[in-house]
Amino acid sequence: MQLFGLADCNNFYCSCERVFHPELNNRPVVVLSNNDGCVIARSNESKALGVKMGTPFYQVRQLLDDNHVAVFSSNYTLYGSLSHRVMSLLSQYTPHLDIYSIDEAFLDFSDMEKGCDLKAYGEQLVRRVSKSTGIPISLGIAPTRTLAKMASKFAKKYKGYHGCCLMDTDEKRQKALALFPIEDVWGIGRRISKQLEYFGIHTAADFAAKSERWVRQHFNVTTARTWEELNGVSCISVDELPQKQSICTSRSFSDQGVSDRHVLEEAVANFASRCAEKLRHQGSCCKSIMVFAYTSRFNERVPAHMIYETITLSVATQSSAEIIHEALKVLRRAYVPGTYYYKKAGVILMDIVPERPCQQDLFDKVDRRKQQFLTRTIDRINLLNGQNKVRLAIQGTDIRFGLKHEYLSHRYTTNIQDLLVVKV
DNA sequence: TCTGGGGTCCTAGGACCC
DNA sequence: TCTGGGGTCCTAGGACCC
Repeated sequence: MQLFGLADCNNFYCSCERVFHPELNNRPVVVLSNNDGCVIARSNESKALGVKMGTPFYQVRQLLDDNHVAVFSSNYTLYGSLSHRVMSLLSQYTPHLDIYSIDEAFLDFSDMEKGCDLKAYGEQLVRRVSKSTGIPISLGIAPTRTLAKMASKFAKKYKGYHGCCLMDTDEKRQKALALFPIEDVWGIGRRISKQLEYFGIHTAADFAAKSERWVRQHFNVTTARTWEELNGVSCISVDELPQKQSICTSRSFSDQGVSDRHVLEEAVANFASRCAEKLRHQGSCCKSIMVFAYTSRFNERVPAHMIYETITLSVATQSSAEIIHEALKVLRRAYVPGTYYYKKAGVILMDIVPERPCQQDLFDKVDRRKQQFLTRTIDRINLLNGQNKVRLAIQGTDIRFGLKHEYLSHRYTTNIQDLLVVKV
């Protein structure tokens, strides 16, 4: 029988912060997005206070203060490192682990030996991860990925499951579907759940009971697949996409934004550089580079402007210098003189192809071997001495478009200076 | 005053081909 | 007056996910 497990870290970013601040257990915690803009993670206590996901920080600041909520800026270095620990533990429990996001992974339990007590096995896994990493997780096990996601939410919600909910019979499935709101189903977002509500569908069971014809008539294939999955037919695969099809690096600028052309160029150079690193990390080259920048969507009092410009190269590249150079060319081409306060900018690499084989251009003027040698050498130096130690001059000596991180915790697991001191 | 970042997939419509 | 049929490819926009 086909069975999937979904392991989900509970309130992941908050839990990461708690690992090194045990005094925060049972106290409300929130983690903010880049620039300390929005609330992007909440502990259960913060959820109980009514703090909503994605709320702008300034709108809840008073509420958080009044309730002595611990506030953190996002510390992705720390979260990435703890995620890696969790994932490597999970991989010991399954022949095949699909990492779905920083805090979630699917486990393949299909060929577990007959007679194996999967519920006990799952509970043991949950205990082990929690004990070894300090991160609490919930595990759902079911015949399809969509149902496994659902089961994991039950595991999270009800203490009686001891962190693991096994949904392996039709009877259990029917019961769960009837209790599960349609808008919480994986793959059903705000828009579609609203349409479903209009048809009188409020729970996953209501939806699953509709005919396939009806679903196909009113919605697209993606929604039809979700319907099948709820009915126990596995048809959504989490493609192992080691090769991303687009790579994006973007940031919002703090305060009123960036209007100085040189600062914008410096920012774009750094985004392009980071994109190129990600590109090489997955062993790819890209043929198209898009640069974008836009003024605030919210502030109607300042003039609005948007830059969206793409360039296509004749030969795919992975060289930082070339990608930065082209990105700046694109930016300069699209730049409009005038005082615009850009609130956000970014670089997107597209048309991504494997680094080998690489289609050459008969009239190519670049010495590709030399370029590759230079790139590799710089990568090696930076690997040993720290990110961006060697970089292009245009990237600047300090990051002038500075991001706000007022409540940043230490990099306890990745920086020797930040190691926790334990008193004796 | 202050509003995140990084992805994927599907579909409709237009351009173009013979 | 009257204007076919069958295809592919690309793009923008919308929906979804964490």
